[in-house]
Amino acid sequence: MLQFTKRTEYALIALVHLVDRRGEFVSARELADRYPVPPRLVAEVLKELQREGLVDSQRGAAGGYALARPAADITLAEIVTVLEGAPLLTSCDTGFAGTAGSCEVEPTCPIRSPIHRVRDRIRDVLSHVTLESLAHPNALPMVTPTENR
Amino acid sequence: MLQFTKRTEYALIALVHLVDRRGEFVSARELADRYPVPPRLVAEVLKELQREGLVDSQRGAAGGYALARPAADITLAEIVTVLEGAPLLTSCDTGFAGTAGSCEVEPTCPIRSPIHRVRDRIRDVLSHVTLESLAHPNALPMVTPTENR
DNA sequence: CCAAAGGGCACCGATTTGGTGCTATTTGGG
DNA sequence: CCCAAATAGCACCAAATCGGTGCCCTTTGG
Ligand code: SF4
Ligand code: SF4
Repeated sequence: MLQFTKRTEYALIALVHLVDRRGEFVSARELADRYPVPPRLVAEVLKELQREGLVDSQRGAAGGYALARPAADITLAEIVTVLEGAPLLTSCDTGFAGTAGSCEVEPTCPIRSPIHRVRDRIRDVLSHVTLESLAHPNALPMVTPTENR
Repeated sequence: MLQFTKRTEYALIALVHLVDRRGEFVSARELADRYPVPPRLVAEVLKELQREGLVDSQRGAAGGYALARPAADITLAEIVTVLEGAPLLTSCDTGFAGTAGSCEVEPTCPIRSPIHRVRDRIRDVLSHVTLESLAHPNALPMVTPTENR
């Protein structure tokens, strides 16, 4: 459906919030208090981000989550890949590795190659959006590669 | 899930095939014979494309479908919009019209604006891929606006 | 007049998505 | 020393979406 899942959006909200608390450990509860999001779901998403190494976690009373790396080094492409999996646009050939194409059309598919080119372009867009640029949109000019119209 | 639906893929396969038959009316059956796709589904998709004015249809014995406009004037963005709806990336503010944001977070959402910028970039990518460029990938250099890496 | 084709629309099973329940473990502070 | 707060893990469910069919009607060329 060419749309982010709510999980991804919640992750982005949480991660952007973490950018402001550089280094500090922020609890899932604090996030749920600040934004009208389902507390448990945000917690679940943060756990997943921890498992994948995007954030560090500290347990116990004063625990919480913090970015595992500088905000400028974490890309939107990476976040999406962690939460929704790599395959973009088509179900064949994820482009990264594994999950061999289970599509019946693949051998004679006339759009596979061109669509994959489009997919790569979209991945490029997502790869050039960093957490830093999401948190402070006005800071960087966002590279502005497309010069259309 | 940031992935096209099968309906969209079948539409693209069909439309690309229509490009080669410039002007001729091609039946859904012919398409299903040529590619291993569910005949009925392809037919259903073509009907939808007809309703939205992307293809012309002719009924009766020698009937079928043909492109309603030059292949160079039909963009991937348009096709996707017809089959999957306009909203891209987020569920708030489709960016085109209507469907007022039903998201609870919207008033205080910190990622809405930046994400919409990304969404617009992706729409740009899809808007610059024409049916012509999908059918004959080597003909045009595909504009190549992004000059990364 | 009939077979081949499209038009309309409802419907179903499988998958995905959004969200919750429950329990265990860690840990700082009173 | 113990409890409240917090993460870790994992199962589970309801709703939405998606892939695909069934059924019947209308058009039209041979
Ligand atoms: S092979 Fe063609 S139809 Fe099958 S998933 Fe890839 S692009 Fe889509
Ligand atoms: S308001 Fe924020 S959370 Fe809600 S849909 Fe838009 S971007 Fe996503």
